[in-house]
Amino acid sequence: MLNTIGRRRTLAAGESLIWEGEDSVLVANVIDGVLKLSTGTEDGREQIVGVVYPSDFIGRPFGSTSGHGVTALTEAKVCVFSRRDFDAFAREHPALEHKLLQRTLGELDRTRRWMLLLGRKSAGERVSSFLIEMSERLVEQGCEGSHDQPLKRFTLPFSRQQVADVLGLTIETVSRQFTRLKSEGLIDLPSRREVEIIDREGLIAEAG
Amino acid sequence: MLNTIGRRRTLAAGESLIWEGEDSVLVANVIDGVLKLSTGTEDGREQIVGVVYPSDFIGRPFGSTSGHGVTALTEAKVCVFSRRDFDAFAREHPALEHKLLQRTLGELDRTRRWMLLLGRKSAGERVSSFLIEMSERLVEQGCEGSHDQPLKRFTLPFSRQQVADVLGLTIETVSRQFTRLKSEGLIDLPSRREVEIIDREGLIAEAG
DNA sequence: CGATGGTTTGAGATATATCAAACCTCGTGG
DNA sequence: CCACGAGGTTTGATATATCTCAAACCATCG
Repeated sequence: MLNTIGRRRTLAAGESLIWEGEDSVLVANVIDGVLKLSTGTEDGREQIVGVVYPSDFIGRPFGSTSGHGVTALTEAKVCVFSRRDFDAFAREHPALEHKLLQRTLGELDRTRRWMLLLGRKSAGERVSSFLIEMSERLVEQGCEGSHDQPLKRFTLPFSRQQVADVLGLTIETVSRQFTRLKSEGLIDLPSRREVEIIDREGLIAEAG
Repeated sequence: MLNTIGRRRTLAAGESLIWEGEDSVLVANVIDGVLKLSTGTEDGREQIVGVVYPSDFIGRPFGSTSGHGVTALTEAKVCVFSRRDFDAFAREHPALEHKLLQRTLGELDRTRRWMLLLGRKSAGERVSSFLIEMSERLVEQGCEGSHDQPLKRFTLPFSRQQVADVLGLTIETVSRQFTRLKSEGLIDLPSRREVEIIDREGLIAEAG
């Protein structure tokens, strides 16, 4: 079993599992929590290039170095494998590779959709798109009863700065868009990290 | 052999092979030429989300619809497979899936690097990064003699508008950056589509 | 309560977009 | 051979969204 070569590990919020540029020595599966994948320029600008949730795969199997760091946004539990062990195991288990391929293809699709946002959308469209996506991806996988309904209300696993780093904006611009969307009655902000979507249709329209 | 289910096809420059949003009925391998992958918003803004070269894979195997269109930039030759046939074939040939997985992982890495450019880089940095990347990827795969040296001089497979659509800029901004880089002696522009890199070091420095 | 870190708000600067015109390049047909 | 036209490109002037810098604000925790 794959479990025999894996090792569970808990990460505190803010703790990194993999650093940008280091050679890929481990891969992992997310059990619980939310993690970010991020790169940056030499002069300190940062861009979050992906966000992973429970059941998602982390790391770069089959050679090469990791082009982005992986850091926990919330407390997180992961199942870690040495890359060498994992590679060997995967090669002998086509079903695993098939599943990994499917996930990777899906992730590539999602990433490409995000490029449209980064390249062509306005700040208002970006923030609205972001909130819609969050409401869809933060659904608890645990209880199968709630059948993938997007959430009306949720807690962001991001600080404002991190939202800015996802969207390629500054923290001030993000903040202003949040308050604008609130003042226009599309959302409510009960606290810093909580969001309630009041008018989903309207928000989708704003998302462009 | 895979060839028995594939069919060769030639595309004229500008011709599309797959349209955004249609369900994925075919996949293909690029034999020759350069193709773009692109998405757009309803109101006509476009973003090129990927560029593929000979030996690259096109399309979305294993279900789902295609999130982006695929269009030839130059005259192109591809080897097309019906997705159903390909899926079935792939499932029975783990080596093929393994190779496809490797390519997909590589493509995901590249795409994420591009997100940093779209989210955080200035116009000058974007254009410089673009020229460096082009000089590296346009190396002819044919002759193994020229061992992956980046090109000093090459012909862009893009119009200025398409460069803008890759970089998330307007055509005017792209044009101004080209002329600036030329006037600063980093590049030369012998003709509309041709670029010569005069000062590669300097250009890399500009790329951020 | 006062410090601390994150967030919001404000005023102003600036990079890039927008709108518009001039400019090439190249193929066509007189 | 030259005039013409059409597409793409460059250049110019101006507008504007977003960034930058700075201050006020607010929760949280000792």
